[in-house]
Amino acid sequence: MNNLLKVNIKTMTKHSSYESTLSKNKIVTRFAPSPTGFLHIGGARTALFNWLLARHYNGKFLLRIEDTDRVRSTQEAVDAIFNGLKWLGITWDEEPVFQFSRAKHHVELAKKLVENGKAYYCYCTPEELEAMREKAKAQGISPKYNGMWRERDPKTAPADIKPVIRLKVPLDGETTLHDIVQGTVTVANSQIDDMILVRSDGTPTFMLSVVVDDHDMGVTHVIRGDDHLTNTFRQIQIYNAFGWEIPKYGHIPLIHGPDGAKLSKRHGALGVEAYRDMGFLPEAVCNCLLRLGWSHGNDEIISIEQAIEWFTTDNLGKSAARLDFQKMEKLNSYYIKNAENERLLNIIMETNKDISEEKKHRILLGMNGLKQRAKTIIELRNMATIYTEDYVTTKIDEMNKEILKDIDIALRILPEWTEEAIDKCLHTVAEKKGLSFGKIAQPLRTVLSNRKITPGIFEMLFAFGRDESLKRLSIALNF
RNA sequence: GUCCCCUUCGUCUAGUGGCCUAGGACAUCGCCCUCUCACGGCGACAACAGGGAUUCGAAUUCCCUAGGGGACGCCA
Repeated sequence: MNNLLKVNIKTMTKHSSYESTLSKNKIVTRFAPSPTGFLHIGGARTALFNWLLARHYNGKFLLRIEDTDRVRSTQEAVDAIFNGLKWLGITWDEEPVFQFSRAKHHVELAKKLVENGKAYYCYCTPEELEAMREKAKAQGISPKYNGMWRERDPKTAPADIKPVIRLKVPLDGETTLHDIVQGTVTVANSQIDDMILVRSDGTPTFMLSVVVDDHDMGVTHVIRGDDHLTNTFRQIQIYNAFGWEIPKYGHIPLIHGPDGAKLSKRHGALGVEAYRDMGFLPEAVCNCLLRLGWSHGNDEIISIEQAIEWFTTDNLGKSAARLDFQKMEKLNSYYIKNAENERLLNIIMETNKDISEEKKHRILLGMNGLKQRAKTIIELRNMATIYTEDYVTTKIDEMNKEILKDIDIALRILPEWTEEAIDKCLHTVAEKKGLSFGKIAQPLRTVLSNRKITPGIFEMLFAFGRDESLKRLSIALNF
């Protein structure tokens, strides 16, 4: 399959060698969302795959906003898409194309098709079409437009009805798609109806606009969801009508929810910003998405750099996958563990802007211990409150007080305040008292943090610093 | 209803006719490490949807069945 791809690139180069050097040798992919909602996880994966393919082959990754549905398209959604992609680290080349701005051009081309006899005006009303579909279903045949205006003289058209433009799809024969992912798929042309290219209000349909834009943008490879597979057969008819070269298609399976059904809002069809808010790092989301339907042997942890190096369409899977939050959390905890402390601090601070510099510093000093224990940024943030919350002490019994007194003395005269030194010091205290380390660690933990579960006590003492640590000890001893 | 696609441990997957008594990861369970909680280490459990065919040999090729999914808009 990889070879196939390479051969095709060569072929394309041969054909387009007279064209600008820009497009020479280059794969051009695109991501073309409609701005009617957030960038959901499935779309993000589609974007990721197209982006990876372009970056792997040193090609171009373009962004096109399919905003031809004027009612449902919103600026908020456009922003959500841009921001979501940016957050994931998916960068696009060239200015994004807004499809609606090209509508006039799309319609002009459709009219040319009518002139060439490749398309025609249809005067059916939506009601008539509905009746047609009902009838077809009742007869057990494919519910499609019956082509009644295909050869009919437009002069017989009702004057009060504004027509649509429909494509004249071949009535017999078949259309074969050599899909990068699905392999060879063949559909009888009789299954494909004369789709509408231009609506009665004079606006182009998705089907037309996609084809024209992909062609004009020089798109060579389209990776998209499985749900577009049947659309592809229709779009191929449009390419053929124009006489244009058809791009390579790869239809990746859809992502399903934990129950195996279509992904819904309830279980994960959220915007990528929702994953950010749930405390996921973008590289963890990317890694998880990447492994959903793509693999590289037994590799699980794959950096973006490795992904770019390894990504080809060879290893794309054909079956639908479910989103596994636990696996995503595991991946996330890995990336948190390996993230820079300063970066983690900055992420935590995004929602805690009023924290003092001193406390921030404490968090930073304690970050190594904190990040070891967090599966999400939210957990990390919660754990970090150990270093920011106001100190509260509780009563301790006399036996533990004795232990803490010795600790206090030992720490007070400790020459250097490092985790190693503290470690040694506390172990010495335990030895002298003939106690297991746990016996001294637990009361100390309580006194320092008033919690049962914390990072290691050396880390905590180090992060709090000598002054604060001793202060807490003395408060507890005098309580 | 019509057309199309998919089917390996609970989940994500490796596997392209012999290397498979099917490998890895997450989850689960056990042990080790250990100052709590985690991390980490070691181990266990666990799958080729079913049936035919081709072949010396099939998870891998072909056919059928079953199950799942998708598409059938003047939405994208």
